[in-house]
Amino acid sequence: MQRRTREAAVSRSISIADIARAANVSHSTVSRALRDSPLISAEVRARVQQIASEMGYVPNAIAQSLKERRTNTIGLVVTTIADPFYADVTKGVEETARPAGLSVFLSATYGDPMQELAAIETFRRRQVDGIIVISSRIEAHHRERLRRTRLPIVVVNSQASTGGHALTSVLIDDYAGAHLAMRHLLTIGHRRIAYIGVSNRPFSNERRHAAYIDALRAAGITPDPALTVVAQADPGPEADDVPLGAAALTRLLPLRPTAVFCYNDMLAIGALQSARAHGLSVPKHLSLVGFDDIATAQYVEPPLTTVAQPRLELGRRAMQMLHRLLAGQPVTSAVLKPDLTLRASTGPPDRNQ
Amino acid sequence: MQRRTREAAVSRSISIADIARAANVSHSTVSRALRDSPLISAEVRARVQQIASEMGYVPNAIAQSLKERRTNTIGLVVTTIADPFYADVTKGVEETARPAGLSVFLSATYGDPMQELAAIETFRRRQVDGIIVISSRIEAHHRERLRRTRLPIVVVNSQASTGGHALTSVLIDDYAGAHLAMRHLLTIGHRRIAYIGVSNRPFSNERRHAAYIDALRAAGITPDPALTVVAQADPGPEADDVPLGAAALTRLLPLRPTAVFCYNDMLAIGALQSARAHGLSVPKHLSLVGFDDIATAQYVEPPLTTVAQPRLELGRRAMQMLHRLLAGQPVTSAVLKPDLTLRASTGPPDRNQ
DNA sequence: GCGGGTAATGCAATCGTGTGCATCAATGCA
DNA sequence: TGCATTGATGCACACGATTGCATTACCCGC
Repeated sequence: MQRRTREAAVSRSISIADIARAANVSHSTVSRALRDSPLISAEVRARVQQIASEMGYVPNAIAQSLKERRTNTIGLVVTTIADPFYADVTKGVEETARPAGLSVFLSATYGDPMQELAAIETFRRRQVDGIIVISSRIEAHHRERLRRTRLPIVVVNSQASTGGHALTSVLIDDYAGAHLAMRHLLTIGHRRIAYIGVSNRPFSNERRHAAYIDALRAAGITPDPALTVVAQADPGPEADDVPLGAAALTRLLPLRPTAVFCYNDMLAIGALQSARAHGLSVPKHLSLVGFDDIATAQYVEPPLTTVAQPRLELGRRAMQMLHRLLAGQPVTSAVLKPDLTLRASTGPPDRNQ
Repeated sequence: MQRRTREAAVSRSISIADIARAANVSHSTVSRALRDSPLISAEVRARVQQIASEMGYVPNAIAQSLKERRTNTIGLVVTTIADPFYADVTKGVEETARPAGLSVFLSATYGDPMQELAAIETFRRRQVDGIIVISSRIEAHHRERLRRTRLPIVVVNSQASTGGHALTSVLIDDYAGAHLAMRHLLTIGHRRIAYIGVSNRPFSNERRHAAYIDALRAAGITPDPALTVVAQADPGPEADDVPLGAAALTRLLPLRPTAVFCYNDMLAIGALQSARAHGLSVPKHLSLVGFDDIATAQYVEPPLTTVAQPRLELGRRAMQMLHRLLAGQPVTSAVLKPDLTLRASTGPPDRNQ
């Protein structure tokens, strides 16, 4: 195949060498001219830039990365992009990365720790400068392996049972958020409050449940273990919490709670459907509080009172922290405070019950 | 700074040269051994692979890409990842790309054609093998520029007023979907049907509206132009169609339609809220049909009858088509058929009206 | 007129892999 | 024993860009 060498391959995109030939200078001069090096005379610089533009030159970021040993690229690992929560965090990451000249690799893992490690391995091969992992399921022993890779990593809302230690992390304050929800329910008069949790996000579930227990105790109420239902979710997709919430509420109804605090909005929406199916009116017969404040929460009937997570902010902060790590600056983990969004799914308990 | 050169820099990750030194062979031998070349003797191959594994070798994909002139990387351009529609298509793309060894760059453009072109330019610099653009806003004259880059591009649901010509595309059949919705409304007895459209997705809006008009005419009904309201949306975010839908319905109510076909579910949800605010019961006083079948559609009250787009399938197909383009195989554009999902927001018109 | 300084450019190495070609040793065959 | 063949390995270049250092030409001052 002599053709390949003679005819400059199949028409590959032009390089500084091509420009150098056209301008009758060395490729070093072209490189310097394009980078506005003061070493190059004004005329030559202008001429080279002119020619480069005419030839439609596009710098090859791969070659630059190889030389600079920096790709200006980060990897983002999410459970699934189809979940609006992760989508919003992803948006926060992406919109912060882009202006900084960083491109984002996206990889989904569907809650499987092995796939998560595989995704990180792929990113490492691709020489990303850093990695952000949302709701990591990687446990402590693998953590150690990660730290040894020396790749800057920021974890968001880690779900490892050990919490976000050892790695830089940005977390939502699950305990404080749950406390807000419970204080609200207690303040408007509820005393028989149930909790619907979920099994496949162990860390934040534990924190929210702990706040639930503590808030009850602080109000002088002895928690009834029967009022806590932790839905057994598949370790995988976590696609649909709604039916889990519906089933959980069905189990709870015979115990006559006047309010339910749900681990998240999807469970709350499921509970809402179940309540309606059982002929109960929300909030008249039953108050419901969710967690996350996903967009759907405001569109269901009645609109959901919920603990709002600053999802975009989680993503932005994670990206900012990673950016500082890349610059070699010191970074401390952050904990963000959630807010309570009051809507129409909560009200005083029914006096006639 | 002699240290840098003497002490092998700051501890950079190990390369085939390091393995070569440890195994007392040349780096070519290492390269061949790791790639299972038949040129290498069995013992040497085993020894090299053993040492590589012990030293924790990770191949440098950047260097490979430079050499192979192929990055096994694609760029995905979306309007905004926070919209569940784009998130689902993205999921389809990602889950199809990963098993094929392709990594996905993600970039959001917020509906700005200039940002879209900038994103594509960045991807070109990064030498992606191909690009998928969802709901492109790039018009014909820029299209031509794109085609000349010779970069394989697949567009999904292009919104250019000229349609998806000239580039490989996968489109939803907007006309057929809208026709399904209209046939349903006409069949159950509606004759005074309104249309709520949107201005910033001109192509699909035009197709859906055309089907609306044609279906009316086919039923012997002369379309009343006053019953068509096209909400003027910002060219930018397209974040919230809900208030647009609410406002549009408020304008339509004095004209007494018995049913409204909405360009998408978000507009329909806004219309639903507005109807409720005006004391109208859905579907008793007003039937509503949306388009997309986003997750929220099934959780509002009443659940929304809507035209379901195969969102994941759109993403998967786009990725499969790009894959074939990369392999140099011939590819023809595809048009996917939507389905009608019947729920509770539609019913026969109110006799007493 | 010559040495020294400065401005502008080219040479060559480098980043980490992949591979055509040359080299070398061992073996087989005459 | 000598030569051809085969198998295994190393050398060197390529991919495209950046950059330290050498080189060249020019100008200035003594």
